[in-house]
Amino acid sequence: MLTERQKLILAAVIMDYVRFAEPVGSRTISRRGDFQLSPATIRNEMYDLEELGYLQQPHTSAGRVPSDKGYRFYVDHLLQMDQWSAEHLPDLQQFVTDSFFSIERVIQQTAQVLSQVSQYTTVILKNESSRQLLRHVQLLPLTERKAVVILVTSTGHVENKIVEIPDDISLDELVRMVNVMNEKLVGVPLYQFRTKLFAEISEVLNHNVNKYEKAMSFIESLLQDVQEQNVVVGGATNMLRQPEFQDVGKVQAILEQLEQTTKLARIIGHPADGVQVRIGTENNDQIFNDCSIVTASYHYDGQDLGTIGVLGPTRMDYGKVMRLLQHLSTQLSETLDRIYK
Amino acid sequence: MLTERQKLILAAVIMDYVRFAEPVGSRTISRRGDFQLSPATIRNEMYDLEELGYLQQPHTSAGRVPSDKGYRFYVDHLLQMDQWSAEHLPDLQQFVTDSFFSIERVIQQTAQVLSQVSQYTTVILKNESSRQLLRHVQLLPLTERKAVVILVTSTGHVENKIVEIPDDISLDELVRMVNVMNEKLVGVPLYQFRTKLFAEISEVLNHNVNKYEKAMSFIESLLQDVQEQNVVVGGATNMLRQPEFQDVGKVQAILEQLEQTTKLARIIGHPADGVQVRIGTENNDQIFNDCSIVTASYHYDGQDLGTIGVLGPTRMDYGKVMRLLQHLSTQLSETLDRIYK
DNA sequence: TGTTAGCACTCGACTACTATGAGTGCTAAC
DNA sequence: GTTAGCACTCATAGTAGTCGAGTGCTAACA
Repeated sequence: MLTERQKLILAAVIMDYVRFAEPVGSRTISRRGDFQLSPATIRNEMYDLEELGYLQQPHTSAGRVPSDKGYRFYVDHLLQMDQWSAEHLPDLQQFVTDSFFSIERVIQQTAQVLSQVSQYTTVILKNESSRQLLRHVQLLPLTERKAVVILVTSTGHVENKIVEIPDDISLDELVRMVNVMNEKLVGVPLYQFRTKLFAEISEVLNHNVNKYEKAMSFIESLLQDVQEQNVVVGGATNMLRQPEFQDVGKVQAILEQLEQTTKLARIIGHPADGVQVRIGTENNDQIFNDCSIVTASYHYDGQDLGTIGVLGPTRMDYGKVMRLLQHLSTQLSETLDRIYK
Repeated sequence: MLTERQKLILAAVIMDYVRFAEPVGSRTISRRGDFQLSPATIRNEMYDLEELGYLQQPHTSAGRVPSDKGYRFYVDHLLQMDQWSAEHLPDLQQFVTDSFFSIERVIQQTAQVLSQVSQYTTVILKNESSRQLLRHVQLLPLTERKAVVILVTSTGHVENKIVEIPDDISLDELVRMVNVMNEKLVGVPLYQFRTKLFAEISEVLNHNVNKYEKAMSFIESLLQDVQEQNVVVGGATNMLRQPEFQDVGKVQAILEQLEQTTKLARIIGHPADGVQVRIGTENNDQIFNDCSIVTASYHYDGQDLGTIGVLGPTRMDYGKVMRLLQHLSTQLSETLDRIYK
C-alpha cells in the first residue's frame, strides 16, 4: 500500500507529465511548492514508486514517467471526480435548439463538440440495436422492378435501401405484404422479427400471396443487413497534435484503425454504467497500447443506445475527459429524451 | 516550344520522380537506356528545361524535380491516356452484385475501392441537388408532438428528420397536408418546391386547414435544410504514406481540411465533363498547394449526381489515377443506372 | 553545330567527437 | 527520516570533417 506522501507525489508526477509531456524530475516536483521536501527526498520516494511499478524511467538520467499501472491507480484512487471547479462544460442543448433534427445530426454534432472541447479524438458508437422496435415499413416503387424500402424504428431511426423486386412477385403482392407487416408487426423488436414473422403472419400471407416461399425469403432479406452498429469519428487529426504521436508510422497505424468501423466497434466495446477508462495495454489491441480510451453510454428509456468515447494518448487529462464524458453522455440522453417525448 | 527530345526528357524525369520521390539527376536519365546520350547532354537539356520553368532544383547539387508547370505540360501533352496496358482496373460491379443496396453504401464502396487501388485519398462529393424530383413525403408520428418526416427523391435518396409539431396544428391537419403534398407535388424538383407549393396547393390547403400561415411556414421548413451536398472521404491515412507528407504539421493541416466537409465541397468544385486535373497551386487553397486533385463526375440520366476525386501529392501517378477515375466514374454511372432502371 | 569528356565546385547527408546539463543513486552528515 | 554533496549517466546540441551525387562550364571532338 502506498503512503499518503507517495500518493501525493504520484499525483504530482502525473499532473505535471500530462501537462508538459516531458519526464518529470525530482527537482521539478520539489519546486512545485506543495511539498516542503528536498529533491533528494522526493527522489527516494520516486525510486520506491518505480520499484512498485507506478513510475518508469525512459533512461537513467531522465526524469520519471507514469506507467499504465500508475495511471490506473491515479484514476481509481487519486482523481477527484467532484473537482468540477469553474471548468467550462459545453452545453449540448444550444447546438440542437432547432426543432428539426435528424438523430444522425445530433450524434454528429455531439462528436464534434466533444472533440473540440477535449482536443482529443472522439468515437461514437451508435448501437442501432436489434432491440429497437419496428415502427413502420414503407415500400415505394421507383421503376417497375425497383423499389426503395424504408424502415423506421420506434426511436425514429430511419434505414433505407433500394431493392430489386424478384420477377415472380408482383408489385401488388408486395404492397399487400407490406401492409400486413404494418398491421401485425409494428412494435416488435427487430431481433424477434423473423420469428414473429413466421408465427403471426405466415398464415395471413399464405392466403393472400402466391409463391409463398419466395416472398417470405424476400421479406426476410429486407431486414437482413440493417446495420447493427454504426461508428462516427470526430477530430481524428487531433491525434496528430499529441507530442507522443509525432511518428508518422505509428499514428498512421492508429488512424487506419479508426477507418475500420467494425474493428473499432469491438474496441469501444460493450456498454456499462458510468464512465469507463481503459488505459494503454488494457486495450486488448496492440495498436492501441499507447492509447487510452474513455467511454460512457447514453440511454433512452432505460435502453442502451450507444457509447461515446474519447481516444487519446495514455498521457491524457483523465479528470477533464471523464467529467466531460459524464456530462455529455447525460446531456445526450436528455436531448434524445426531449426529441422522442 | 519544346523540342521532341526535351519532351522525352521531361517525361522521363517526371516518371522517375513519381516513382522514387527523389530528385532526378542527369546520369540517372542517361542510364535509363531510352536515350543514347551522355549525362552531359542531358544536363544541358535539363538546364534549359529549368530555365523554361518545367523543372526545379531543390539546391545546387541536387537533381531536378518537376514544377507544377512541368506536371501540367505532362498531363496536357505527354500523357498517353490510351496506355491502358495490361493494368488491372477494378470492377465495381462485383462489389454491388447484391440486389439490396442503399445508394449511400454504393458510394461508400466506391470510395473504398478507389482509395485502395490508387493508394491515395479519395473524396466523393454527392451532389444531392435540388434538381432531384420529389418522389414521396411521409409523416410518421412518434409521440403526440413528435413525428419523423421522410422525404424520398426520384433517385431513391432518402432524407429524414424528426420534427416537433407546433402546438396549434393538429396531427390530423398535418396528415391531410402531407396527403395533399403527395397528390400534387410529386415529380416537382426540390428547388421549385416552394414556388409550386404556393402556386398549386395553397388554395387547397386553405380549404382544409385552419391557421393557414403557420402551417405553410411549417411545411416550408420541412424541406429547408435538406443537405445539398454531402462528402465522403476514403483512405485519408493514405496521405501519410507519401514521403512528402512525413511532416506531421503539414499533413495535419491537410487532414483537418478533409474533416471540414463544406470547405472540401468547394474545393472539389463544380462538375465538368471528363477527367479534371488541378495541380499544386492551381488549387486556390494555399493548404493544398502541394497537392493535386483529380476529379470526374458521375451522372444519371444526363443529370450530374456528384463528383469522385483523388487527392494526392503533386508527385502523383497522373496516368494511373486518370484512367482509374475515367473507369470508375463510368462504372458508377452505369451502376446507378442499373439500380434505378 | 551538336555531343561529350573532364574537372572544379556546391551542398546535403552522414559520422565522429565534444561539451552541456538535467537528473539520478549513493553516501554521509544532520 | 531528511538532506547536502558528489560522482555518474546519458540524451541533446553543436562543431568539424568527409563523402558523394550532381551540377556548370570549358575545351575537344565528330
